[in-house]
Amino acid sequence: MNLIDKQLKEEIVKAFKALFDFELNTADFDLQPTRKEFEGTHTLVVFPYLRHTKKGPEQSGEAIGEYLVGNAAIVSAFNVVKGFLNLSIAETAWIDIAKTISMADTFGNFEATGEKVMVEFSSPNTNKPLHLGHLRNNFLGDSVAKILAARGHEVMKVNLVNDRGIHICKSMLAYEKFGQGETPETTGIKGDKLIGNYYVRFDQEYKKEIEGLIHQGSDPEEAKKKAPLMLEAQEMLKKWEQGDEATVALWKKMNGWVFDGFDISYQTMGISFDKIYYESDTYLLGKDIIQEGLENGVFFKKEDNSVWVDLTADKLDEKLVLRGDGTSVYMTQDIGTCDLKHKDFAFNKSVYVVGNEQDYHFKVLFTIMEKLGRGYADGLFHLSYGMVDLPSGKMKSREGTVVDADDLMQEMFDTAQKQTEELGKIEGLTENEAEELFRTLGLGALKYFLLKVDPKKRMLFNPQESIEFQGNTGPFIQYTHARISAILRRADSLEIDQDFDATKVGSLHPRALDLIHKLTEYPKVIDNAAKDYSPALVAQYVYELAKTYNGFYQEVPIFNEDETDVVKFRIAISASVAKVIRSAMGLLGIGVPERM
RNA sequence: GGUUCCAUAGCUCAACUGGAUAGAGCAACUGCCUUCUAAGCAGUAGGUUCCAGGUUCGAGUCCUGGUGGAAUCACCA
Repeated sequence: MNLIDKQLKEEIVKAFKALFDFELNTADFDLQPTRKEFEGTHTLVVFPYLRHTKKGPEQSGEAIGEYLVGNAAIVSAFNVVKGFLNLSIAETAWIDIAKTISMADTFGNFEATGEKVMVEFSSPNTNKPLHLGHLRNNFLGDSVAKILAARGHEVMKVNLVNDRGIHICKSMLAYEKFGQGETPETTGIKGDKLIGNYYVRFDQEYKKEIEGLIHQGSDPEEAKKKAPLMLEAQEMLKKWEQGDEATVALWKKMNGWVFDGFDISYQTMGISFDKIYYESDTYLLGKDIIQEGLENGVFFKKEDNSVWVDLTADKLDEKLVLRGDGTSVYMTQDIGTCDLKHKDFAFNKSVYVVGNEQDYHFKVLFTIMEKLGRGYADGLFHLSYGMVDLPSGKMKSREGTVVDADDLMQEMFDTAQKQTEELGKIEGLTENEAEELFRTLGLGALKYFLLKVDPKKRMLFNPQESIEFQGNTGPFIQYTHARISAILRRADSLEIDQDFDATKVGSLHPRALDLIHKLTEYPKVIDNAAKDYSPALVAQYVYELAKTYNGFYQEVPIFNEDETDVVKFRIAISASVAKVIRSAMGLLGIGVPERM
């Protein structure tokens, strides 16, 4: 909890009790930050309480303000504007808080809640390489997992790999027909890229066949179904399901190449998982649950033997959950996997990081789990994020308008290198250090760019303009950290520690007060970000913190000061800012350099 | 067509969940490097929050109806 807020709210509760004999609860109200055109840092809006105070807004504010200044040590002044009571906190209180934050080595971390949360994200198909959309998914999932862990939950990151199905067979078939035995080794092409090429190749050849058939007089719908390649792909899928040796061997070989390729991409992204599920293992799950649902009336059977759920009462439609021939659909295995996940981890919450085009699917899935009487059903949550659009519109893999994840990251590294060299900032770095720096900056810029936007919203990515390194960006925040690191190195060499005497700090510079105020907000930011599953809140906060620090840095010289406790104090709050920047950026999966 | 989501400065995004005169960055313009990193700081300019009603002390935020856009409505995943 926010250190100042908590104390202040308790004092306000006392004030209501003493002045109006009214029991206010600290959980029932929130303080707002005071707008900067007014004096003070915390604002209580009194309008909602007028029926308890039985006075006008101004008089109520005055009364509470006077009480607080008289009775609460941390409140030094107040003013009332209309129904807004603006409060100023005593400088000594700010300095004490600064001391507390400075001494804490895990500021912002919460105690263990005992709650278990599973976060599923990434979930790639093994028929094509990762693209920009996957990057948003991966960065989001990874960051949300870190935020939930910081909030005190036990977190399990899982990846459900879609490694089977008709789309996989398409690239297998194209490879068999046109591949001539080439491999990642013989071609020098990354495994996932190689397979992706064959997926595209299938589509091209398939289209040719369709056109041919239409030319011969078939109607388009029929041509799509009758095209020999499609029939062959379906035949291959059957063989795979029957465990045909050659088919399974080919599948294993090609998926192996893809996984090797993915491993490289994940490593570049800095992303890992606690557990990986493969659909080839889970695609048969769920059938027994369908049976269970039939028995207790959740599902019903139609004449053709197919199994359905009727959700019209829940404002959803009827939905198929098992085909007439007894084979699974997407929903079948998701029902089964849902149960499997709970058996494996016994989560209180299970988060699915999946794009918003599947909103309907998850509504249906969660409703079904509820109807099946799964006790954990209310802990299921679809983190539905918006698509990433290009200036040209939506990304289409078949039209070649996708932004490849590996290429994009490499471009970011190159841009970082160019910028750094232009600014002449690689002096004194070894080649390895420089290389690492480019990666930290490039990846930081990219992650920050994708995470600073509210996950729910669709966003625009303009590769033309590349990604900025100035303003509200990852490198801006990293730069602030590097600057503070320089100060800490100097303090170290001058042998000045951070153990200031709070009574000797004297009066606070407004910039220092702003900075401490900002620092105190960090725990609340983590709490909100965890509640909303929103890394954007952390991104925005850490930007504001860096900006606030840069203002302080510009106006307040750290070392040019006679009183050593003042110097120590300035170093201490600088160090606290660096600590929070490192921590917050860490929650976004972004590293911070010591120099740049 | 049904359902769901979205619309805020020229552009990309915020707005603490109903609070004060709607804020940042980019782009444009003006200043600041012999003192701790100028990837920075300070400032100027930029708005009928898509439109019309409603709810109340107060609406970008909630409700209704429009307009424009997106997703989804498969025995695909």
